[in-house]
Amino acid sequence: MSWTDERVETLKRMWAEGQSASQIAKELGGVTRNAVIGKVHRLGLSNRAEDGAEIAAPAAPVAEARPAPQPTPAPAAAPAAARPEPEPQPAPAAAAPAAETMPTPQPVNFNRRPIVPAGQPLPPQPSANEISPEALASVREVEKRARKLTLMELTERTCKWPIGDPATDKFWFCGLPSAPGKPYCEAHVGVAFQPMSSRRDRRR
DNA sequence: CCCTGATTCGC
DNA sequence: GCGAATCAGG
Repeated sequence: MSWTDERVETLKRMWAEGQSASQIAKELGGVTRNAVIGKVHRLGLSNRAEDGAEIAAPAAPVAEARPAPQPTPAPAAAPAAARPEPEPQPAPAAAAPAAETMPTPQPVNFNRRPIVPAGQPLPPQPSANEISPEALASVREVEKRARKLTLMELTERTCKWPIGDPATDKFWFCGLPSAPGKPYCEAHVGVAFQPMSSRRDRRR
């Protein structure tokens, strides 16, 4: 793989957006994060901040569970204006657990009513509660120890199970070590992937 | 251990 | 110019 104009462009864009070298490398493919970092330096754009026009506000990538880069969904009284910004980012809204390609079977969402992620087509719910009480208890237990990661903090090795209500600040991802090759930790894998009929509902 | 970016230096 | 190896750090 070589640094074609196109690839360099992608590199520049992602770097400007605050993406990490490894993320960029993954996106580009065929290069390591070292290669990316090396290129970044050679291009002389290691200083990510600055640059007259900020693009995506990489400012504080982590450390906070702010689920709301909300594009200001039309406030009732106050009309538009005040923000000519083009809003360049598709905004990885916290409501959309789409860190990578993940057909996330939505969690069962015990105590809370409806989870309505901003305009997200909800994947088919795993025909709800056919989950053993033990499993549920286990999950509740685990969720107390959740690392409470933000979307940006998720990696291939962290559990991507969403916890809480995306519409509030009380929302995060489990973040515990995920089962090898799975998107979730052991406990969440247990409730996410149900064997076709896990409940001996002899009633039929 | 997981992850960051920075630097070096043989190719 | 390139990027693996290495370094330094969270």
